[in-house]
Amino acid sequence: MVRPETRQRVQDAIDALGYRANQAARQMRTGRSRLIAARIEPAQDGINGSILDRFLHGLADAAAPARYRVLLYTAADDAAEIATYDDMLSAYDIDAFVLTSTHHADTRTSWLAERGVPFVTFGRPWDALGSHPWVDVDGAAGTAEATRHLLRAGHRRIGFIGWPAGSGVGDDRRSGWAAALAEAGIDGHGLDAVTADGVAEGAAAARDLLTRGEPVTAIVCCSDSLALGALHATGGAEPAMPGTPAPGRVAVIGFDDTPVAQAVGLTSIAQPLGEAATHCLRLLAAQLDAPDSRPPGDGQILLAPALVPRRTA
Amino acid sequence: MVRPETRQRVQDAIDALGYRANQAARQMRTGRSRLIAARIEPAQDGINGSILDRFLHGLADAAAPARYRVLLYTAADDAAEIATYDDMLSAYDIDAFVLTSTHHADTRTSWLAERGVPFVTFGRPWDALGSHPWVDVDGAAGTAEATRHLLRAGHRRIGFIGWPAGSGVGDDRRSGWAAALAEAGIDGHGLDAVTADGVAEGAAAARDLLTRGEPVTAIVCCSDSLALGALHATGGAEPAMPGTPAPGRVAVIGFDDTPVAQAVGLTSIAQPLGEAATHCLRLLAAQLDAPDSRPPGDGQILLAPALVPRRTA
DNA sequence: TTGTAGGCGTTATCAG
DNA sequence: CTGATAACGCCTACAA
Repeated sequence: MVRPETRQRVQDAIDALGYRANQAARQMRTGRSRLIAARIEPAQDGINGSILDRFLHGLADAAAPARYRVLLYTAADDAAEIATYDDMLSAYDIDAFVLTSTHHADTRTSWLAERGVPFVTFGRPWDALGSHPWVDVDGAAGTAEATRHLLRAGHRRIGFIGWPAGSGVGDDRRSGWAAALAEAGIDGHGLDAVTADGVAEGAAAARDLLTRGEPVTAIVCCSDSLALGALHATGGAEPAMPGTPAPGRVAVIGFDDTPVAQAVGLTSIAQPLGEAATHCLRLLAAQLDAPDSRPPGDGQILLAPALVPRRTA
Repeated sequence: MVRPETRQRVQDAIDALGYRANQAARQMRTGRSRLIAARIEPAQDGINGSILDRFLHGLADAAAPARYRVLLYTAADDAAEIATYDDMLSAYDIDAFVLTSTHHADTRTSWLAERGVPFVTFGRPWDALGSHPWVDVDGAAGTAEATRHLLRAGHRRIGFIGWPAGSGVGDDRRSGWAAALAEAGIDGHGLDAVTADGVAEGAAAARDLLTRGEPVTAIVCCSDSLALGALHATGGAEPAMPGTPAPGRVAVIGFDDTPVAQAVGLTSIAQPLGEAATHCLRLLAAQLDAPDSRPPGDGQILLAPALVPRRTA
């Protein structure tokens, strides 16, 4: 609401002097910091730990053009994380939080919601899907695609190695496998094994699947760790080079498309992590820039993963 | 400088009201933000990309107890990174920067030094070692240890696959191998190959080393990517399981101890990244909390990596 | 030992 | 359309 000429004159002065608005002063006046907080996992469990890192990269990339910045924090458990929210909120006026690794009975979301703090979760709120904006990857679609890929290759007895029931993510991934089998008129009963995550655990579970009455000819796994173990147990493990013919007698598909999968030639399901991060930031920006408007697409975004076929399936 | 009784009364009030000092106001008054900026790499190159992530984890962990927080930024190149410094400095009053991936003719350090901005580098300033506080891992010590490990196992013709000269890190790692060979009275001439980083590149280089007049019986590599390639080229690549006997006819040792090395059973050299991060933060805190004191240990810290023996050597 | 005034750089409000 | 003024919360200095 100012004459264009004046506007230009001011802009020139800004450029000439190299003026930059001071965030601290602005923040004190407006109460907004243009800071978004995200958690970085304390330690790495090697094979699987890198997923959240890649998501974080995406977040930082997406934040920059929107002129937001990402502030890191760590927390050992949900209680500590909530304490950290409290701290960051009162000390830094964090504009919003990005939560990861949602799970059943997640106390973090309700804490934030009660206080009216904007946030998005990367991961569905497994207990109450409509309660807040979230972005997630459709694990069931991924395992279903993997299973159909194996069906097309002629497999009928397709096993599944997953995590104990109740984990949200794990149950979701299992359901895709089960659905694809049902689609093909196959009874999946007795074709699956449950175990904690890990390479050795995957190997043990695979050996179990192979020594049952009718052994499986292919296995879909909940993670690349499990798949790597399965690969070894089925004798299908081998080097890394692209172009090498498929070796194993049992097809194996992992989940997450980690560097290890690439290195070993393991067929795996890749999550669109960068895309997920972009959506998270978009939802947040919508919330922050227009406080009382519905987020676009209702704020619930489910992304499809992609099968990356390699030597093992 | 106040009666203990009064002090207590104030403390009680603080607790009762849940009062927290507002950083924005404090920052405006004092000019310090308790924010430390660190760069997160834009994209991942899979096998090797995770090193800086692990460092970042360490940094976030170390920052928390010192009541600093880590602010992320991304930048495509040095020029963009400097522009980002400028921006963050004037808008957020960043207290200090942690730079990674130092290289020859690094313009970032001089820019910051000229402006009196506190910073540490993770990575030596290859051109002028005494110029500012830094923390680094002694790559030469790592490759020397790896080479000695192979010598002890009876190897004499120990090859090296490294990167083109001029990269600081690469030259350093090569020098350790050369020194260990010289120590044992072996001439390393003709036992090394130079190539860009990558699995395929490593395989090609290894094939080269194996088809020379007197082929090598062991290879030390500049990275796990190269080592993985070498492993395949020498026929030594195989699954992942611990406890499997060593298979290859040529011993191979990688660098960085990435998840891929763990998965494949590749012997590798591990950098103490958490320790490095802790030191970085300590140096920074010393600089920030006592502006004109020499940093402890002169502010130049060289950490020793550790060989992690696995099946391939 | 305790209370009070001023200013850090913005933005919002209100009178010209 | 423009210029002046107050207030955000903290810290420092100075007065009581």
